[in-house]
Amino acid sequence: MRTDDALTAALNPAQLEAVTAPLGKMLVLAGAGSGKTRVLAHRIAYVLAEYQASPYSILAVTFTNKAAGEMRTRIEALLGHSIGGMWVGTFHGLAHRLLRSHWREAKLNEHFQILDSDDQQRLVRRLLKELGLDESKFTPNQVQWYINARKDEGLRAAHIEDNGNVVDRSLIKIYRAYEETCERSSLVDFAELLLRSHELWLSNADLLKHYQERFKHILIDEFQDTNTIQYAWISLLTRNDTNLMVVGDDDQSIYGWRGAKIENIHQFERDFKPVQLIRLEQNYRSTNVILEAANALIRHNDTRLGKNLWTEGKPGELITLYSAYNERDEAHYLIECIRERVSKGYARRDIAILYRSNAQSRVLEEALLQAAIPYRVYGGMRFFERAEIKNALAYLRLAVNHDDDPAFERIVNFPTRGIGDRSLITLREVARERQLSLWEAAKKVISETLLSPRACSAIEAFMQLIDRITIGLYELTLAEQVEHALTVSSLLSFYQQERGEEARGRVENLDELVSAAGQFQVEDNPQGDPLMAFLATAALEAGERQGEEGQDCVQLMTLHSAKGLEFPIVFLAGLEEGLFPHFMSATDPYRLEEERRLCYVGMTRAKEHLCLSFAESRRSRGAETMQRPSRFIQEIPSSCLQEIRPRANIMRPVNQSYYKSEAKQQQRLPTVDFYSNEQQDLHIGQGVKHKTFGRGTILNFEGNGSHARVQVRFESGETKWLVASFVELEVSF
DNA sequence: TCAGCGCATGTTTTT
DNA sequence: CATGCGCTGA
Repeated sequence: MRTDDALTAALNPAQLEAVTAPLGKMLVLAGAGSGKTRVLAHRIAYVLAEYQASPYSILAVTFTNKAAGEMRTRIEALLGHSIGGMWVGTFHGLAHRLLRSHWREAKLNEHFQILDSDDQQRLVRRLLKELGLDESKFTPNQVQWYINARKDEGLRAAHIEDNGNVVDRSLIKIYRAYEETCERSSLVDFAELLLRSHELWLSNADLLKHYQERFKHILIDEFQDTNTIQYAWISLLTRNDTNLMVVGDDDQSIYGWRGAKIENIHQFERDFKPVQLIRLEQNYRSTNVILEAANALIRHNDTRLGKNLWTEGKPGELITLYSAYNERDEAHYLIECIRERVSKGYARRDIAILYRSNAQSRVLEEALLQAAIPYRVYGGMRFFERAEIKNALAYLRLAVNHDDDPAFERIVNFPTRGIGDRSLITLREVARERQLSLWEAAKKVISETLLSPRACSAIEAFMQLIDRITIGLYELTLAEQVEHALTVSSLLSFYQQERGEEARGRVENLDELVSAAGQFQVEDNPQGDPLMAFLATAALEAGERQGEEGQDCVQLMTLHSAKGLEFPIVFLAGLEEGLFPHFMSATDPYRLEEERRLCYVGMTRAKEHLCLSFAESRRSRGAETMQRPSRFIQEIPSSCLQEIRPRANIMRPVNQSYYKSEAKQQQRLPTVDFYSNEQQDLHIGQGVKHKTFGRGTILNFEGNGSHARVQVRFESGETKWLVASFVELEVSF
């Protein structure tokens, strides 16, 4: 019991109740910032100490790799040593691990590969063509979505009825063709990992029993985000005597589009009776103002379990709201705020900029780059998703598993080696007719000379090249293997010959791939093949870059990837109708509520200060569009908000470097050039000091050059227009 | 066979 | 705007 004191001392009563609850089924409804990860980690430590549980008997499941890493770190910190035989990971990661261990029982090839979304889409596109289906009726995207949605529901093509519906019949047909190709190529997509491992247990009672007996303690984070197949997976693994703790928050369910079912929370209470219910409603993260605003926002949702977060913390700063002229103005404003915070002593890593969609990061990045502020973008195009990296990996994949059709397609003629479309069409035909992989089809084409001698020899040369990669593989270290593939495939020299900035970046990325391979550590199965593990990690984690913490960086990410994280300062950018809530979700009330929850998640990431911003005009897909402020802004009580720029005064911030094409007009327009004031370090939102009026904040600018006037709100409450060149304003913070 | 060009189009979030 | 597609000429 000695460990208990250290373990439980810092917990509040509700947390303590959850951590020390008797073994059984437990549902913890935990609001944002209520210490849920903490409870999970402590519970694990408690079970280990109190019940002398073996680490081997513990399974902890999270949704993102980031969350899994966080969980591992916390547990290790509590225990003072490594997590040992514990299984801590994402649903997908754990399912993959199962399939690797039991590939035979799962009816897979020993060298099966993971198909990422991009691979999947290419494959679907190819199948659509082969089946001769009208692409205008079925976009690859829709088909991909359809297949994944069915798999998330646990349904195979054979399980689905078309009910006489022509559209469904076609979709099912594509789904079936897709399944067959994956089977033949020994490929497993993300949803398949779960579905396949579920089936593995269903059809292997002994195996299931083994894992049921092993995992006596199961903990699941973000339970509101589980979908049908994940719920079924957990249900199957859980027995009456399993100690199962699930933690969730219905207000933070943001993965409905991926098949997540909030209802699973209710279903859990029904399916696993008796369930002990514990609520964590005290927030330790955010200031009162932030919490009040977030609570007010989420109250606009009708379908909630209902709860109200509270805090004993200080009221804190008001949430600032900046209405920018356009997206560049927004970016510049954020930069000024960041500079100000950094000068006040905040670390850059304490500051996060969150946005709805990845595309928004670009403008922000450009501005940060120009301002020389180090930053890091999470998500978006990740390292292992870059074309040159995928090409390099495709060579390795094909070397390991010759039947990997997507890899074959990707590199058979890249760099070009005289295998053109006509040859490929023949290869695909032969493959389809004889139910072979492309590789096997290629063998037939050569032995039966189904193509011109020149084409045949080109294909043969390609196959020999792949074989040369394969032969060399086994005596080499992982890094050498990667290097070997790069050289033999002549991919590296191909990119080296290319000129231009972009090509240089590609070569650098390939170098980085080699060093990533050098640093790669096989955590879980040291006896397994490192190359296989490396390829799997590339698909599953796509480059989370956990290691390189070196530089102190401002953090940029989507709202989705911010879930589970917290930052002292949070900027929520692009709060505009159509962008957030996204127009794809705006019409359906159910999806609109999900958008609102997403906003709630974003707001509750902030510990000390939250800054919201939107642009009145935004350039998207080439055209300038007028934007309306997001409805979510109206849903926040105005008492929580401080508007930085009164909406009545809308002016054009003009800066030549940003408006090259408008240079001519610019000279005639009575413009405001507030960026030029940077020499004096003056900008909107800037704190200043005046000899007689005291401290204040700059609200606005007007005019230019020596005629420029500055609007300042002083602490006395007065707002004054001052002529900048006449008065002396001191930068005060 | 393949590079280059013009045209059309779609448009979110992640494992 | 960015990507993919089809067409053309070498």
